Amino acid sequence: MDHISPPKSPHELLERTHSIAGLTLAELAHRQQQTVPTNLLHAKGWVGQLIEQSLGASAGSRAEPDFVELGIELKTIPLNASGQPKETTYVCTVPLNEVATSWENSWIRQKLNRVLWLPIEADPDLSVSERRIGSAILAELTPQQDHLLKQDWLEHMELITTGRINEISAHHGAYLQVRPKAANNKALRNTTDEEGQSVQTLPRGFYLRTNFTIEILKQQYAL
DNA sequence: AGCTGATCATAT
DNA sequence: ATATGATCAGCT
Repeated sequence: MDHISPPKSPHELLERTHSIAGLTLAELAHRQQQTVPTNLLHAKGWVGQLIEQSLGASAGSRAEPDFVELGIELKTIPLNASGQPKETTYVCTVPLNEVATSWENSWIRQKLNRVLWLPIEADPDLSVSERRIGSAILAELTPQQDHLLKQDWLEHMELITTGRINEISAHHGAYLQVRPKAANNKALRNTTDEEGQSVQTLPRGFYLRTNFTIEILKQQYAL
């Protein structure tokens, strides 16, 4: 894989996004000396990682923003044939064994505060190779978005910190969901139940519903 | 057709 | 082992 130094400023980062906008994944993969998988079944994170490399993201799989020095997180948005988000967006792991923190100090808010969103064609009728990269959107959380996400987060954390995480389903949360995030449903982690006993539960992640990412796209384009 | 629960690969 | 990058695929 090619190593590119991290961008030194948001401006430089945006210039790099301009240089890849409109390329097909095959074209970008060739630049990065990568081979394109025939499908994403066994390469679910391939597109995101290709983009990370191309833009000089440095955090690897560490729990840090992708562009550490700039405090910017990178998220691809897979688009269906209508140009709408096809999937929810994974944000970060749900903390199962941490002392309660505020929304303002939470890891999820730090990540979402400044995000470089990069729409990518993902219509299943297009081969992975021919899918095109869109125009990036560098967005800060608006006060309204911050408030809405905080409400969801508070509801989730109330159940999580009182040992009732198993009562949470993906139906909860208007914009922010809690869903399984694991190798499979046998991969369990320790946590504490309502009576304070140590029990095992499925690891979970925070995900943004598509109704949130639709709004991000609307800020940029008139959908 | 959309959504929820399950799953796959890789880095550290 | 647990974080990251996500999409898959069966159910409603």
